[in-house]
This record gives sequence, C-alpha cells and structure tokens, in this order.
Amino acid sequence: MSPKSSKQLEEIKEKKRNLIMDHALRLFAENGFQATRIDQIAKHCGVSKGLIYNYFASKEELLKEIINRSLTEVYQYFDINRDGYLTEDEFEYFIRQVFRILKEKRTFWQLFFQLLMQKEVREEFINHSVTPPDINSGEPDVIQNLENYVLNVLSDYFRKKTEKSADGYDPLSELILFAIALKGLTITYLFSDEKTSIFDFEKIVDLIIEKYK
Amino acid sequence: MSPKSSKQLEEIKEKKRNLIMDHALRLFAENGFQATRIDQIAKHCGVSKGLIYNYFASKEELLKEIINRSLTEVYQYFDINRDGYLTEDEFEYFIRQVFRILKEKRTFWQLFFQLLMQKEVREEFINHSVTPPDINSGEPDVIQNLENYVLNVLSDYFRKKTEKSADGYDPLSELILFAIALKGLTITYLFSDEKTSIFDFEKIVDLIIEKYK
Amino acid sequence: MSPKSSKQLEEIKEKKRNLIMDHALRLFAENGFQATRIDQIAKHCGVSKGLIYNYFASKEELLKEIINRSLTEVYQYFDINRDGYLTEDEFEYFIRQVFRILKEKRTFWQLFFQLLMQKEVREEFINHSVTPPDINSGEPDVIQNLENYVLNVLSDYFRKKTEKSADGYDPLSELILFAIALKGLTITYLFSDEKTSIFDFEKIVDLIIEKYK
Amino acid sequence: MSPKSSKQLEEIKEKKRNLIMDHALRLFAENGFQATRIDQIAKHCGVSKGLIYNYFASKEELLKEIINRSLTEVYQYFDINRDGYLTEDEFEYFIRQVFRILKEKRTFWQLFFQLLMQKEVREEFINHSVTPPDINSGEPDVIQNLENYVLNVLSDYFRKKTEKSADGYDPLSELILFAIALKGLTITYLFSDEKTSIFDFEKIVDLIIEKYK
DNA sequence: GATGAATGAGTATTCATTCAT
DNA sequence: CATGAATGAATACTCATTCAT
Repeated sequence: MSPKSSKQLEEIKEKKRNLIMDHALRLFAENGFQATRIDQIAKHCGVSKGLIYNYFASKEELLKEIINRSLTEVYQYFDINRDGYLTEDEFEYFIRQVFRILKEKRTFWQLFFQLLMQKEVREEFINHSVTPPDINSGEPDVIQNLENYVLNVLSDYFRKKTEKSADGYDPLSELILFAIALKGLTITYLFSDEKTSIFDFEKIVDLIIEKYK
Repeated sequence: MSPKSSKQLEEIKEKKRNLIMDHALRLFAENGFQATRIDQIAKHCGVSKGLIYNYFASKEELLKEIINRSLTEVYQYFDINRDGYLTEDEFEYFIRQVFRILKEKRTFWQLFFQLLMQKEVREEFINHSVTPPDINSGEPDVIQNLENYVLNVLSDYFRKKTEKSADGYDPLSELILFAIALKGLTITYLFSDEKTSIFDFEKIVDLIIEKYK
Repeated sequence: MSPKSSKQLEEIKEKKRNLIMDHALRLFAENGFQATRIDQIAKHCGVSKGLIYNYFASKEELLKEIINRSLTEVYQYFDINRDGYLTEDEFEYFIRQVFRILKEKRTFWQLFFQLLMQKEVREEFINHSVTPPDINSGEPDVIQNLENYVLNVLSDYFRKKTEKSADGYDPLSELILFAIALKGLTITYLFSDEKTSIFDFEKIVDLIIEKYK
Repeated sequence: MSPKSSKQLEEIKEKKRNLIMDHALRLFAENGFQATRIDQIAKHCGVSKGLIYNYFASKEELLKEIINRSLTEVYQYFDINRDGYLTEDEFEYFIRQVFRILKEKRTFWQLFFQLLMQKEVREEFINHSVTPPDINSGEPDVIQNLENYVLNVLSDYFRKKTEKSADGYDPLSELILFAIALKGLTITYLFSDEKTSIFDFEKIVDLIIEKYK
C-alpha cells in the first residue's frame, strides 16, 4: 500500500523536528518567546512557515516540546535513579556536571530562566505541579522533582559532612549558602557575554568546590 | 486659569504619571513587557488608553522611563558620592541596604532582571543609556556604572580585609564568591513566592554577613 | 471624568453595530458564512477590519449576534405571548404575517436556512436546545420554541376547523399538508431570483389561504 | 505488465474514484463544501492527500464531478426520453419515484440543496454547465432542464385532470400547490433527523398522492 | 500508482497608536 | 486634560496544491 520507502523517512522527520527545535530555542533564548516570530524560525531553518505546523501544533506547543526535550535530557545526565548518596568525590563530580550541563545546553537554560521569571509561566510550570503522577509529557513536575531531588541529596551530603568535622558548622546554613552561590554562578554565567566577561567561570567552580567540598 | 491651579495641575499630572508607571511596572513584571497590553495598563489605572499617550510617547518610552525612575532612586540610596571606602560596619550596612532595596522595589527588580535576560533588550535598553535626554544627572550607562562602582568598593574592602587577616585568603576569590552569593540570593528572593518559599531570607542575609564580613 | 460628550455616542455605536451586522448578513447570505472574509465586510461597511473586532469578538460571534437580533425581532412580530388561539381571520393574518416577515427579512432567512442545512449547525442550534431556560442570549431554544409554538397554535386551529366541518378531514393530515406547503413556499420564495421567477408569490399565498382557511 | 492487468487496473481506478467521491459527498453534505478539508476526505478514504489529486484536478473539480455523477443518474431514473404524458398511475409512480430517489441519494440531495442556496455557487456550478467537457451526453444546464421538464409534464397532467373534473379547479393553481408541497416535503425530509423526527414521511407521501392524484 | 513532506498564498485576529470630540 | 472609536501593520495559523521518492 504505502511506498514509504523505508524508516529512513522517520529519521529524516526526527532530524527536521530537532532542526526546528534547535533554531527555535536559540531565537527564543535570544529575543524572548513572544518577540520571536514563526516565520523568523522558518527562515532560520530554511523551511516554510507551514512546515513548522506539520511538526508542532502551535508556537506554544513548540516551546513546550523544547522544554520537554531538554529536561528529559537533563534527567538522564543526573541519573536520577541512583542511590542518592554523595561521597566527597561525587560531590565534586556533581558540581562539575552541573556546570557542564549549563555549558552544553547554555541556550536552553537561558530560555528556561527567562521563562521562570514570568509569574504566569512559573505558576503554569512549577506551582501547578500537582498534576497526575502518571503524566507522560513530563513537564510540570519534572522541575519540581529535579529541584527536590537535588536539595535532598545535597542536604544529606552537608549533614554528613558537618557531623564529621569539628568546626561546628550548621548543615542547613552550609546547604543554603552553597545553593545560593551555585544559583548566583549559574545566572552570572548564563547571562554574561562570554567574550567580555571579567569572570573566569572554570576558576569560580574550582573555588566553590574548594570552599564547600 | 488662575496661577494657583497651574501649580496644582503640575502636581496632578505628576501623580498621574506615577500612577501609570506604577501599574505598568507591576504588569510588566508579572506578565512580561511584550505580553502586557496598553489597554490593560489603562484599565488598571482607571484611565483611557489615549491618556497614557499624553504622558508617554510610546510603550517603549514608558518602559524606559520606569527603568530610569527606579535606577535614579537606587543611585540616591547608595549615596554614590561618598568616599568609597567601607568599614566592616559599613559593609554590613551595605548588604542590608541591598536587601532593603530589593524588598522595597521588588517588582521593579523582577522586571529589571527579566529585561537583562533578553539579549536584544540588554543591548537596546541597558547598554545604550537609559536616561532621558533632558535629564541633568547625566549618567550615560547607569547599570554599568552601578556595577563597576559596587565592584570597586567591594574589591577594596576585601583587599583590606584579607591583608589584616592571617588566613591567607585570596581577596579576589573572596570578592567573587561573595558577589555570586549575593546574586544568587537576589534571584532566589525576587522570584520566589514569598508565601510558600522555604527560605527565610532575613536569616540568609545574616548568614552571608557572618560569613563575609 | 469622562467627556463622552453625550449618550449620542451610544447611539452612534449602536448604529455602527447594526451597519456591520447588516452588511455581514447580506454577504453571509450571498456567499456563505465561510466564504465571506472579514475584510470584505469591512470594505462594504467602509470601516477597517480592526473596528469590527471592537464590536464583535470574532467572526462566529458576529454570526451569532446576527441570528440573535433577527430571531428576537421575529418573536416580537409574532407576539408570542398572546392567547394562542386563532380565529379564521387570525389564521389568514398569521399566514400573511409569515410571508411579510420572509419578505422584510429575506436576507436573514436565506442565511438562516443555509445554516440549518449543515449538520453541525443544526445540532448546535436545534438539537442542543436543551440549554438552561434562563438563557439570555436567546438563540438555541428560540428556534425550537418558535416552531413548537407555531405547530401548537396551528394544530389547535385545524382541530377546531375540522370539528366544525362535515367533510371528515383528518386534522393532523391537514396540518401536515399545510405546514409542508408553507415550507415549500418559503424555500421557493427565498431562493428564487425575484426578477426571473415564474412564480407570483402573492398569488400563491392567496391560494394557500383559500385552500386551508 | 500483462494486458489483463491493465483492464483490471481500470476497474480498480474506477472503484477508487467512486470511493473518494462517496466519502467526499458525505463530508461535503455534513459539514459544507468549504469547511471540508482535503485531508479529511483522504483520511476517511484511507488514502493519501496526494492520491486525490491523481483522480481530480482540484477540490472544486471533485465537487463538480460528484454533482455530475449524481445528476446523470437522476436523469436515467426519470427516463427523460419517454413520451411526457402521465396517467394517474404514472403520476403516483412519479411521486413515489421522487421520494425513492431522495431516500437513496439522500446525502447527495442534502449537498445539492445546500449548494443551491448560495448565490455564487448557484451561478458558478448550476447555471454554467455541470458536465465535464469530454462527456457526450452534453446537457448544458442540467438542473434547469430537469426542472423545466418536470414542470412541463406535471403542467400537462394537471390540465388534463382539471378538464375532466367538474370542480372548477384552476390547473395552474393545482400545479403550484402541488409543486410547493413536494418541495416542502423534500426539504423537511432531507434535513430532519430521521431518528427523532415527528413526521412519518411515507404517510405524508400517501397524503399528497391522495390529495393531488 | 501512492505517499506525505513541503510550500505559500490566504485569513482571522491582535494591539500599539492616532485623533476628532 | 481626557476619551475611546478608529486604524492598519503585524502575525499566528490554515489548507489546497505540488512533487520527489
């Protein structure tokens, strides 16, 4: 019946989907979601406006799929199902991993933080995260889960670390200071102009590791 | 008609200007600049769309004036003309001041960080002078100036501090870690839901002061 | 506060609303709802596309309001709250009234019958007519009510008429034949080209009255 | 390859043509011509969009061919070449035949009446010849011919009938009333929901025959 | 023949901005 | 000063149609 030559077609489709998502992501991140026009994306991809609608139901759906794809990848990076216990070396590895992901998916995280800064988006994605657990689209609670997971693991780490040491550090305080420093570094890195920035981010990562390991 | 009323008129005009800017600021911060419609602002102010154009040449101009007004205030807060040397107590005062400003102008800073995160806006609004052409205070690059000023003062502070201490701390490292922690706190505070957040920001400020003073 | 000079403004608005509805109705009836473009309507009205959206939320809403307006008028014509009993003279008056309404609102009825011939519209407007009785928009059950009302009144009329006569007519049969003839006349009249038609509709009305009175 | 298969191929092609036309007809009738999308039709047929364009030059052409196919069939039903004279039994047969055709081709007639009710379509599709250019039966105005033919035959019938009777009926009046009743019945039948309708159409046909035979 | 990815002209709708009152 | 009706450029989205495979 169907001469759909092969399953290569599926591959080609998948490639085009990703092509569109890649360009859209970059434009969304650079100019903002609202300010990016569909035909801009099309032009950057070298395809027609119409084709984008063969792959994505709407501009918003395109955005959601981008977020989805990226967060799913992040999950895999973090191997979320491992034992959840961190040794000192794993702690260092974790921090370097975070920074590596920021670097590799810089554009995505730029977009992601932009979005999180709008009340409605925040509510849509984060606070409404009480969505059914069997959800397959993997957006809303993905974030909450990720944050909770990370906080739990780190909380554990700092508790054990302060127990051993005699410095009388408060584990919660350590955790909070560390978390805040990491967020500060993240934001600074994501939205600095790599060429003109006075910061050497690799060194700052070393600094943080040195300080909190 | 009478000379009196003309003075009062000016006051009324100024009040209305501020009314519009206040509502616009809140809406811009909550929903984003692009997503906020002029008639939304008008409705929230209880005035007509047309009136807004009596006070501001365009939506963009409205945004610029909001940024300008707030940054001018921030400058005054920081008393930019003082000697530029910080004692330990002044350092603590400085941090608390930062947090106080964040608290008092929370909405503005929410908007401000949103804007900073869009490349085009960053280039258009921030680097290319924010001040209106007729202003007399004439800071050509408000933000850059502010950041440089703060960094300078702090840099000085940490240099002197590490000189005194015998810990062998690197002043630049200290400065960077401090700056990053402050930025992390800022972001976390601005975009957390004050009612549901697990963080007690006052305490975190104490923590930071304790750590870096 | 508001210099909305007078309530003349309201009148002007109402006039423009009606202007738009009139032109839209004609175009919808002539070319069909889907085939009529908003900017066609705008051009015919001598206004801009945008203005139409100041008065009507969407093309579909415009259609609904047209139907609504017309059906409401029809209701008034029929004085639906009168006693519901027809004498012979009232019967004749009723038929002439029907024809008069068809004539005066010819364009509307053309549109109306067109719409009724699409399954979805039929279901939307007629079969779903079990909508809450307190409805204020007056569309869905308006039609059903009107039909029921007319059928009831006529049913009554034919029952009484055949009782009196000795011809042994069946009242239901009479009603049905009459109703069908009326519908046939209606359709023929609405969709004939008045200039070229071989039918003289006034005479046919006389014929029907003569036959069924 | 073999000559046999080429004949079979023709059959298969013809079957597929008809398959497409059948589904298209139903969808056109239910949702309207404009509102029916080509890919809807394709999906309903279980074929690709592209294939439809192998059989029909355009959506409009598809419509025209549907109309053409059905009208050609109708012509055959009515045996257009007979003597043109109706006996009483033939008159009854004629009416039952009309109703039978309505029943068998209900969907087509639904579509047909819809089309007739749009001025532009009326002009484009009906008056300007429906037949494909290569057809040999060459009726330039199928509908007009059909209507005229029917009216002629019936006119004759009623003339002769009233001549015989002593009731003093006007043959033209009788014809008109009859024609209108038939049209009313037609419309009522075509656009009623067969399941919920209060009318028993078989009985109404009997009624009409009884009345006008 | 058959497919469905790709195209792009066409259309509804939005919204900053203007201007007569 | 204040209004809100009016404008029209901009933009998301649709869908008939094409064509390489």
